Amino acid sequence: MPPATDPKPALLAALADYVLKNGLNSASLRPMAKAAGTSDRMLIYHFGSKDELITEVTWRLAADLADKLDDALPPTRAETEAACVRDIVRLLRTPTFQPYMMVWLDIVSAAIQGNANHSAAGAAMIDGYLDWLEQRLPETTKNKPVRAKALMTLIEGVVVMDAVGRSAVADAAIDEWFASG
Amino acid sequence: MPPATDPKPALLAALADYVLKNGLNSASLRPMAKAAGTSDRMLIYHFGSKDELITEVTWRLAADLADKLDDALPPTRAETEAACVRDIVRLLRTPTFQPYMMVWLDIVSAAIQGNANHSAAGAAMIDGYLDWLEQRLPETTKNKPVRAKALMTLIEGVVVMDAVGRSAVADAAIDEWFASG
DNA sequence: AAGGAATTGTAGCAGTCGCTACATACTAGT
DNA sequence: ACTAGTATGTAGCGACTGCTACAATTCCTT
Repeated sequence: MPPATDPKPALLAALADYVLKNGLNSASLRPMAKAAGTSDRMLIYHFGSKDELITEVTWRLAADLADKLDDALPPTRAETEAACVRDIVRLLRTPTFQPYMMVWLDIVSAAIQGNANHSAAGAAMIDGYLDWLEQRLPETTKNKPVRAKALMTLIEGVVVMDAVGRSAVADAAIDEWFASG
Repeated sequence: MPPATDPKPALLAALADYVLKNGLNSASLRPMAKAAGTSDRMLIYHFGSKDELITEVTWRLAADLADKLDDALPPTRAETEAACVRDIVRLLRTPTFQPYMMVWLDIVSAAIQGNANHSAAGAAMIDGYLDWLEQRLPETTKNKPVRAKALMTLIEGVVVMDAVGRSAVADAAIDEWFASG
């Protein structure tokens, strides 16, 4: 057989879907293969190794998340920074984005354990979100790059609080940071 | 044999040490047993199941971290909130505390995946750190409980940024949040 | 000394892991 | 028709997983 139409895009879509539902770190070849309608044998054949597969899925999910964020929050500038952050946090708590947050924390956790692939992906994702956020800051915001870093770091803290069931702490934090002035 | 002196404390110490070095989610019985100078057989015997063992180790590590934080930053009030946060962040980046941050992110990651034990532990740890932080806020800080939540959420964001190698973003965020007024 | 409970080693089970050897297709180019 | 290269199923390897059955050892109590 000559190279048929590359089956990897379809596989990646199914694999990404599986990872979104089941997490990244605990994903293993046979269940993934089943979910993608193929065999572990073929996954290794197409991706070379589980490591490369996971790396590709990770980047694919990062791209998907970026797309979904763009769709949900088009690049129009918010009225205030508080509204901007609150909109984003509300979005991230949505059933659509919650799985991505799960995978995101998988990546963060793997990164701090020294996984180079996940560390690189995590850093790239942060860089991307910083740009993304910058474009949505209010017109009036001065020094947007720095403000984006400040707000993004706060939002990451909110994600952690949400993860351990302390959304109330996160909400209080947001209220407090945007109180008075 | 009648009940000898309870061997669990010594075991827990060795197990906690192992987890600090190797992470929580990837810990398995046989390597742990070897590190503790015993067998997987005995670990199950003493702890009932791996799940209960991991739960005990988690709480033990949480207590250890609390102790170490107390030692490193005695309950004296800081001059300013900025100094307080900066001291804490500097501390958490220390080789002493980095392993605890690794385990912490393991817990957060497991919590968002629905692990009830880790979710409970994570929530309890947050509650504990909030009290701890509150006692270290400057005398002049009004509404300390709310300020503690605001600062703690920011610090958690810093931990995430550090994990993926974006400490620079975290530093810029801290500078920005404590700039001007 | 005998009995009973606590403790521990040995060995193994049934399952999963990533990955691979082997054989078999299948199809396009010659 | 033949060949070369691509694609795929079957079966299994060796390592690891949490856990357990069984038997032995140890020590206190009676």
